[in-house]
Amino acid sequence: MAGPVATRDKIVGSALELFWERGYEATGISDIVERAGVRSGSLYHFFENKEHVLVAVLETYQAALIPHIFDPPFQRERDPLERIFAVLADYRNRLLTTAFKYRCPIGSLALEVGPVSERARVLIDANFAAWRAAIASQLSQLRLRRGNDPASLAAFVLTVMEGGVMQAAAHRSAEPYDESIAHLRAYLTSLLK
Amino acid sequence: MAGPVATRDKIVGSALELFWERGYEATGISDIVERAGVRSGSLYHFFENKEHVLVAVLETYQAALIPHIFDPPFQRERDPLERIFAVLADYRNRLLTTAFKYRCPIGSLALEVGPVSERARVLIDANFAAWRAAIASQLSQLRLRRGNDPASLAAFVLTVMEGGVMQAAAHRSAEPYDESIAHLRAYLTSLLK
DNA sequence: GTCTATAGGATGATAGAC
DNA sequence: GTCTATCATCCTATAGAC
Repeated sequence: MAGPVATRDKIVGSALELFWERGYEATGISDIVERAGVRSGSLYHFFENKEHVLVAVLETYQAALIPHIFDPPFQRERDPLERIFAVLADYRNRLLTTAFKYRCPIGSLALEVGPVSERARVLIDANFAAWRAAIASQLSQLRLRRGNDPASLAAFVLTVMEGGVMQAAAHRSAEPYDESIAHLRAYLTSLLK
Repeated sequence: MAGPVATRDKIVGSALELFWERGYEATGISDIVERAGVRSGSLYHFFENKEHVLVAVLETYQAALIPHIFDPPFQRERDPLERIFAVLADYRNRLLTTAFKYRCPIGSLALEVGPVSERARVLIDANFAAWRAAIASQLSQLRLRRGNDPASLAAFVLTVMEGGVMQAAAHRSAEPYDESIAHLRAYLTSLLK
C-alpha cells in the first residue's frame, strides 16, 4: 500500500491508457512512468519488463469486461437480442465520442502484439472468449431455427464489431459500422423462429 | 536506375515485408536498410522520413490489390457470389500457410498508424474503398432482393473478413474465421431472389 | 517501496566525400 | 545515387542509496 491509489495500479492504468492511445510499441516506459507520476525504479520493482506490464493491462481488461462493457447495456435492455444490439450501440457511441479515433484495445493489441508475445496472445484470446461467452449467453435465450449454434453466432457478432470498428476508424465515419450492424441485425432476425 | 531492381523498390519492398511481419513502430530504419542491402543514406535520398516510407508501402498495396488479391480468385470462379467466397478462401489459405500468424497488412496498419498519421489513414481508407469496390462490382451482378445495396453489402463483406482474420490470429485456429464466413454465406444467399 | 543516477545500446536522421 | 561516419536523442533496464 502506498496511498489512495497504489503505485502498481497507477502504472497499469497509465499503461492501459497509453497502449490504447498510441499502441504498445509507440509507448515508452518513460511515457508510462511520467503519466503515472512515479519513477522508473517503481515500475521495475513491480514488473520485470514492458511485456509484463502488457500482461497486467490485459488482465485488467479481462476483469473490466463484464462490469464495463456488458452490465450497462444489459441493464438497459431486457430482450436478449436487444441486449446484443445495445452492446453494439455502446461501441458506436465510443466511435462518436472519440471523433472516430476509437479502436477496440483488444483488437488493436491482437494485431500488434499477438504475433510477437505468446503470453499476450493467450490473454487476448481469453478476452475474446469472454466477450463471445457474454453474447452467446444471450443468444442461447433466443428461439433460434435449428442448426444455429449460439457460440458460432457469438464469434460472428464479435467479427462484425471488430471489422466494423476498424473500417469506421479508417473512414472517420460511422457509416461502415452502421451498415455492418444493420446487416447483422437482418441476419440474426432471420434466424429467429 | 541502378541495376536489375532499383534501390527505391528494394527499400519499399523490404519495408512492406517488415511492417507486415513486425508492425510499423517495431520496424527500425536500420532493419529496412539491412534487409534491402543498402545504406541509410540511400533511404534518406528517396524518402524524407519513416512516415514517407510508410506512404510508399501503402501506395504499393493499393497498386497490388487487383492483380494480387482479386484477379486470381476471379479467374478461378465465374459466378459473382462464388468469386467473393473465392477471395475469402484465399485469406483462409493465408492463415493456414502462416500458421495463423497472418494479419491483414492494411487492417493492422489501420489500427496501428491510422490514429497518428493522417496521410497514412487516408491511404488505408483508399485501400479499403478499392477492396469494397471490387466486391461491390460482383454483388451488383447478383439478383438481390429489393433494398439491398451492393456498396453497403461490400462493406459488410470487408467487415467479416477483417474481424474473422483478427479472431483467427488471436485463436491460432481457422475456426472463428470459418464460422464467420459460413454465416456471411448464409446471409448473402438469403438475399438472392 | 521509492528514489536518483546512469549504463549500454539502439534510434531516426544528417553531413559530406565520392 | 551511394557511400562512410556520426550526431543527438531516446530507449529499456539496472545499481544502489534511502
